[in-house]
Amino acid sequence: MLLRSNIAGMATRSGTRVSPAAEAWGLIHELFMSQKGRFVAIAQEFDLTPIQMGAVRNLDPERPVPMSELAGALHCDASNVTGIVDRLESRGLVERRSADRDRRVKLLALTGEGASARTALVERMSTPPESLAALTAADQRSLRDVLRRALGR
Amino acid sequence: MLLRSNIAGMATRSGTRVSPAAEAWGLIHELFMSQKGRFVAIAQEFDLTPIQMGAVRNLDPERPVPMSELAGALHCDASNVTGIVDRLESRGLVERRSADRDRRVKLLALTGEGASARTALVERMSTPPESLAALTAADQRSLRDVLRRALGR
DNA sequence: TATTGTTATACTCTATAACTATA
DNA sequence: TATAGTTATAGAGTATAACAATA
Repeated sequence: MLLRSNIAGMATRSGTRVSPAAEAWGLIHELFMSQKGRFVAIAQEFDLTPIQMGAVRNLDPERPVPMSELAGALHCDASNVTGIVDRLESRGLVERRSADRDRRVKLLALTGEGASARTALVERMSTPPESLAALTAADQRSLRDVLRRALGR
Repeated sequence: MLLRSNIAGMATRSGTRVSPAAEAWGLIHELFMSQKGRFVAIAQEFDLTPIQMGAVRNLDPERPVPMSELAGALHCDASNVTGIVDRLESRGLVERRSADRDRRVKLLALTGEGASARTALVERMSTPPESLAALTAADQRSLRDVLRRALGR
């Protein structure tokens, strides 16, 4: 079987059929990876590492979150979250509180400064890549609508 | 201004207009992040770290690639590539060769084993998320076509 | 006994700066 | 002088296992 590969590394079988969903997924992968450098740069603007940026982004400004839940959101072991949160806490972006009903659990809350940083961060990241912004208005709406359906919105 | 945030952390202005491209980008972000755990698991199947998986994926089975080019593809400093390639080379997946015309340059080539691993890896990663696979055939084609246009295919 | 989070350990990734060998 | 890659360094992320406090 002849295999070629595009820059995202997704397989395309020359002369064979690839499901539209698989091809779309490859293109999404490529699009997303093309923005990795931009995300790293945004993290640096806020003096955060990428994983710290992910932590701030995943904390809820209105509802304190258990350490374990953040570990799940970051797809990393709970033991890592201790250190990540230590560094954010020492910078005054996050606070640890003990949960009332189960004192084993520690809840993470954004400080005022942390919440401000999060808002600015989320705003900066929400700018779409040039390749999407350059689509026609009709294509942009079509893309949005299909993705809404995929994600059940 | 009222701000709410979805799980991907993208800003949505309640009662205000968000450009379709920006909303689509937020949904793509969310979709991609939802697959991070799966990608980490695939890397573990191959006994690779995520960055090592990225390196294998980005090496060209047919054309040896300079270290500097891999550094660019991985969005990391050239000094890191030395260690990453060291570990792949010690596992017999990659070979370093000196370039003929400029002996400062080192070219990276996949070994036979490395090329096999890459093929299997790319195949495993190309499976689309369930949320895309569950779309209607028409939606899948529509998504693919818009993304092709975005990326100039 | 089981669970949450921490600590200890070992390894990997990361950027910066200094170094080497080429050019 | 300039460039490609390496090495040295220091810090951060990572998983595993052992541990403390709490349930």
